[in-house]
Amino acid sequence: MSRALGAELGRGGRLPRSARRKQLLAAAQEVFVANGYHAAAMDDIAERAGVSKPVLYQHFPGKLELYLALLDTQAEALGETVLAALARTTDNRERIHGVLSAYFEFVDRSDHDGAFRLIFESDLVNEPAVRERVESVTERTMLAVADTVASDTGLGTAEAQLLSTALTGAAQVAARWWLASDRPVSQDAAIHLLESLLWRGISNFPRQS
Amino acid sequence: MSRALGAELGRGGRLPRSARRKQLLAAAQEVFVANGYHAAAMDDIAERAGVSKPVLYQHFPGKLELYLALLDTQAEALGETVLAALARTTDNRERIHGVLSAYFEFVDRSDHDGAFRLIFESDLVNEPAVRERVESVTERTMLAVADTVASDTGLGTAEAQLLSTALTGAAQVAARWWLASDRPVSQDAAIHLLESLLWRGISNFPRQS
DNA sequence: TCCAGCGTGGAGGTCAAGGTCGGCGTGCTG
DNA sequence: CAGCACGCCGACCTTGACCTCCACGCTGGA
Repeated sequence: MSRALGAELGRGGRLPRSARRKQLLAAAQEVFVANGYHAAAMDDIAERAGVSKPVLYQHFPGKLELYLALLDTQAEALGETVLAALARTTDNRERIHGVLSAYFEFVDRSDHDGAFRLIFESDLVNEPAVRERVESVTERTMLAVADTVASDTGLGTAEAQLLSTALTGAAQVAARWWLASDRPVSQDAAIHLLESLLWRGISNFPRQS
Repeated sequence: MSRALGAELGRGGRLPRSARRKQLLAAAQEVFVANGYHAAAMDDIAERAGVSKPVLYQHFPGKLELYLALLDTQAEALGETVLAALARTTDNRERIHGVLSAYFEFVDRSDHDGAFRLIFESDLVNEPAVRERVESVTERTMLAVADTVASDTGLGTAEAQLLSTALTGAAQVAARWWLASDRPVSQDAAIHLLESLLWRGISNFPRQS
């Protein structure tokens, strides 16, 4: 059961530094996703990669930095995907569709590597560096959505941000539930349903005084 | 700065067993909320309560059980509040209002004791007992909402559950964001805005084939 | 007033996990 | 063919946090 990634290399396989680093990151992500940060042992990660602990520490100064490297990559990926979906069109219904697709595809892709758990189910939110990363990506996407909401509805900043938080929160929670429930409907159907819900909710939002 | 709760008792204050237990639970909740599970030390909890560690272990067999006792109480409270809001009326818009109020008031009350963090920001989700509690309360509320959604829209079970997850997820995420952002609008205004959003989304949801 | 008993407290054991040091195998050079 | 440098592994050390043992002091009755 051990060293699934390093098996084909044998224990003595010599790798270029960058390739070794990527392999260590992949192994670490598997262990962090499966066990969470605290229950993940550096020994497990090293064994999973088919190397020994000292080499791990030759690539990363510590456990936290290793985790942050993964979190940075994945948060960046999610943020870019959502931002791109918003920028791809000016049709707001299409934007909702795109954002929902972004969340679902990120979560679904993560079914292979579980990346979304690093962001949305991290057990290291007390660490300021981690909290800062997670809040950064959620806030960036929320603000982008809030811009659209504000110009679409004429609501004030705080009101638009509240609704944007609700919209993105709905997408995120629903996508995670959908995956955790073993995709009870197809991804297209799920996105379509949520798109109807959210679009009916936000389009022609009642103007306020 | 220490022993804030036990100060008026002095160090040697003798308490009836049930009162001592309640005091220990309150001290533990403060420490768990402030630091998370892992960073919370039993020494801190004991000191916060103005007692010493052995008495803590005379009331609770271990750190996990102490945490679970708090989590059970708070999850039960949240679940009952939401369920009650659903049962209080048959008007679905009123129901949405009630559920939103339930989340906001739970989170807002939690501003004093931070209980919602135990449920929604726990750093112990890997522990099966904790995960089971958290999923239990979210699923109970989701299923209750899904019943209403299903009978209101005629959607299938999976579809209704997906929408219910989105609705409750929106409420939960929005309420937490509202609190974390220092209540940028009044609670009534926030609830009213979200009520409009969700009600427009779910009412007269397009019937499917 | 004296004594017995029990709850309390400080000091310590244990253990797990993050973070390093002496052998070893490999490939190159004189 | 022999010696040497270099990168990797097994074994260990330390820290920190959960969880208990010996002395003290307060309560309540004769």
